[in-house]
Amino acid sequence: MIVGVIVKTKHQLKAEQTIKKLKKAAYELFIEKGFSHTSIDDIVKKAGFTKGAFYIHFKSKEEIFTMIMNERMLIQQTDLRTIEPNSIEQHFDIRKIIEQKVEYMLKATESEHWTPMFLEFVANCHRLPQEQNNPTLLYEEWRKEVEKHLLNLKQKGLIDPVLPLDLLATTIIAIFDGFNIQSHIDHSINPKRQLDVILFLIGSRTKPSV
Amino acid sequence: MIVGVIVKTKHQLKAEQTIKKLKKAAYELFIEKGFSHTSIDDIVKKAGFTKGAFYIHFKSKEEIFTMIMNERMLIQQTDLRTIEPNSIEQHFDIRKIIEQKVEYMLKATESEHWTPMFLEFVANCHRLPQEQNNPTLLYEEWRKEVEKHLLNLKQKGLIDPVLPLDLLATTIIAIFDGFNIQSHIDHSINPKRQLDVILFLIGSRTKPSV
Amino acid sequence: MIVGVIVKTKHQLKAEQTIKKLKKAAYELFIEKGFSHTSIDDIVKKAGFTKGAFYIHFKSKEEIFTMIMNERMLIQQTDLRTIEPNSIEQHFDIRKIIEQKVEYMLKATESEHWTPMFLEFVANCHRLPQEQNNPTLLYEEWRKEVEKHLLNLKQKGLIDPVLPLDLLATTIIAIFDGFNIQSHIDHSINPKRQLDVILFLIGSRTKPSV
Amino acid sequence: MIVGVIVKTKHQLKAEQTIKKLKKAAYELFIEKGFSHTSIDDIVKKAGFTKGAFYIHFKSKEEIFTMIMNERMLIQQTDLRTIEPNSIEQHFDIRKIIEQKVEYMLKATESEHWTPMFLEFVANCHRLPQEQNNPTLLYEEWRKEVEKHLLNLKQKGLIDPVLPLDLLATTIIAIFDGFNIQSHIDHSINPKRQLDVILFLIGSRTKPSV
DNA sequence: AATGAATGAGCGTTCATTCAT
DNA sequence: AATGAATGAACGCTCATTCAT
Repeated sequence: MIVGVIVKTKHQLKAEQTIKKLKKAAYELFIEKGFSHTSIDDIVKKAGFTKGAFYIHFKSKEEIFTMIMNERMLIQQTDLRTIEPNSIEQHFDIRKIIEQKVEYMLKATESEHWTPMFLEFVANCHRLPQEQNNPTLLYEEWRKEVEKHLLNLKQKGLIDPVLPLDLLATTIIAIFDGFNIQSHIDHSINPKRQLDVILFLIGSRTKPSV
Repeated sequence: MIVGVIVKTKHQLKAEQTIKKLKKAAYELFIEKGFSHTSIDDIVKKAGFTKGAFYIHFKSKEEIFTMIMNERMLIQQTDLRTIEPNSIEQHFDIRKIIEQKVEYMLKATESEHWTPMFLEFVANCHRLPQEQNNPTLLYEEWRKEVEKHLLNLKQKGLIDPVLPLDLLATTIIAIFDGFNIQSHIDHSINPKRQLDVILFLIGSRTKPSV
Repeated sequence: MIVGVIVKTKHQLKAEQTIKKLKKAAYELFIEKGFSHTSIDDIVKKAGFTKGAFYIHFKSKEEIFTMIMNERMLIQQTDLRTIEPNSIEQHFDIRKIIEQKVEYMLKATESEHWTPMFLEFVANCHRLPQEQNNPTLLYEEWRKEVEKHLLNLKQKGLIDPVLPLDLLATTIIAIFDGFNIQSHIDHSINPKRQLDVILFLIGSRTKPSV
Repeated sequence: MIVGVIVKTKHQLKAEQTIKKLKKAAYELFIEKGFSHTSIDDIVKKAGFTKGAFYIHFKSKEEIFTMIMNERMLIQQTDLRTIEPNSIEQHFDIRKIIEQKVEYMLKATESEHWTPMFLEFVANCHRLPQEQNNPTLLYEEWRKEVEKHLLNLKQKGLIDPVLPLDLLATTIIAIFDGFNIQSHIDHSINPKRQLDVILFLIGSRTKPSV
């Protein structure tokens, strides 16, 4: 029955809309007040629903947190992948492409005050429900992605790293997270400077800018 | 008047003992369950007191958290400073001294499951009371200390860094924090490998071990 | 949609029932133990609910106190207004109608041990939340009501007051409150005697009864 | 032994000083925050002592409240008694002397924000410890005093009251308390207008001022 | 006489979660 | 799918009072 299907789809669409709105509200509140200082009431009020609606779509406050974080991290990874040299000129400027990627990540992090929420997530992730797509897997994928990328650049002769590529991948991500922590605590720290470190580590022969 | 002094001291001693016990209990619980999942009741029960006693010595849960974290971080900094070459042989083995320092930090971090508590602290530090000795100052001091140390080694001709020393100091700390995050999320990550990265960055000519 | 309306109404009815029960319990406890000696726990236990239910319907203990007091005072004012001469005989017996009004108020005050709660309310009213219908307005209305009533009686030639009517209204209410205080402190004081004072003040020529 | 006596007296003097300071601090805080919102800690901190000192001199918070209130009310009564015609001119101006007495009371009441504390006292007095000098006796004495005074004036032919003197005394005090309540709630009420009412009640032939 | 650490019961309030509607 | 009243356990914190010093 087509009518039935349409009705069902309408319901589904409505549900998806609700889920989306709840996630948006939760994300903004977690950013603003932190996860543990945000209540379900805060979330549903901001999203324009009531508590019951929340529990239809999510098992717990922890679940929506995990979902939001995994999705965001996935988006970041995907976005990062799309930053590719798309013209002949860029092909040979390894510096520029690394810079673009780092700057994308910094923008995503800074502009949304992502750091405290991310740290709260990492601090609690061993207590959070993680049926799938858990942070362990996400980080592993991330590292593999970076490593693959480095291998690609190395094979093209664009970089000449001294350290093993897997260690390099881990280190690059560590530097990124570590600079985030420091610039979150001390606003005088300029996270853009990590670019020079990374370029040095991968053996790009471009001169440091500062 | 001796009598007066003794009375005062006895009260003080008792108070100090209580504060110490409360801090110890709080520290262990923050490690075990995290700050936000630990209640004052948990703390005082573990320490063998009642709630009232807690509020004689601390203004709030946040205050004891800040105090504990600042003290621990200060201790770590002090301990780190004491790891010095104490024989002629070590004098020339820069690798060994860096290794000792990194390993001390790793031990302090791992053996006590420090990372989640530390991340929760950083995630919330902008909402925490920090009259003095706040994390901004602690991190700044830490960076200056590392930078001073690097300068010392450089002047002795033991290291030959390419990057500016202040950036190097920031980076070394970032790598440490970043490896902590990763090995906290993914236990297959071996944080000792950061040693090779650091040695490479500072321009020690010793070969990487792995 | 009838179904929607019914659902909404059922929820509303339940809520109204709960609010009513909570207010009743609170009122009785404030009478019995005083406002500051009554806890939310006392109230909800007496009403047969849990604390959470209380905070769904009231913002704070102060709010329910303010609401209860304002409602009661409003009821008293309304009741008082309904005491009117309803037969030809009463029309000319000004004494009787004043007596009825005073006695209604005395009964409302005495039989419910209203005085201590009322005094606690007045003592704290400058610290209480009073978005609307606050005691200032209630007293003002009350005075105006009494004044209007006196004017009516004067125009009918039933009373012949020497003092200005606004001062008289204020004074009558003051006497009522003042006698309440005294008879609350000293049970040998008979508040009914205020009737003679009032009759004298308004210039009714009936002889005092005592 | 004279020395012993001196030592004892010194202790006593010190104790009296402490009691005085504690009462002063308590009085000011009860005025400022109300009795139930003032803690022993507040009192001893303001007086410059510690909790222990409080419990040496007072049994409970209620006790110091009762003591303070009884003392104040006694002082007011005594002060009131001292306002007497002291020259021939005043002897015949009954209006002036009543005015002085009422104004003294109004000043004592208004200038110290006495009303809320007084009402809180009356509201709770049946729950307060009142070994002696309790408010019942104080009010009774007060009424007798006023009555005696009225009798004196009447015998001198200065006043010509219609109502019985005991009722008049009760009424005058009731008017005073009642005006206090009203002007506490509604600052637009001018308590000085009670003077005209009292003068009218006692049968002074001076014209009302307003 | 005074200190001040400690008690312990209690308080107002919050909140994740449930469920009848 | 969504409502929202209700639960019930906790929570951070206060405070009158006690007592060893």
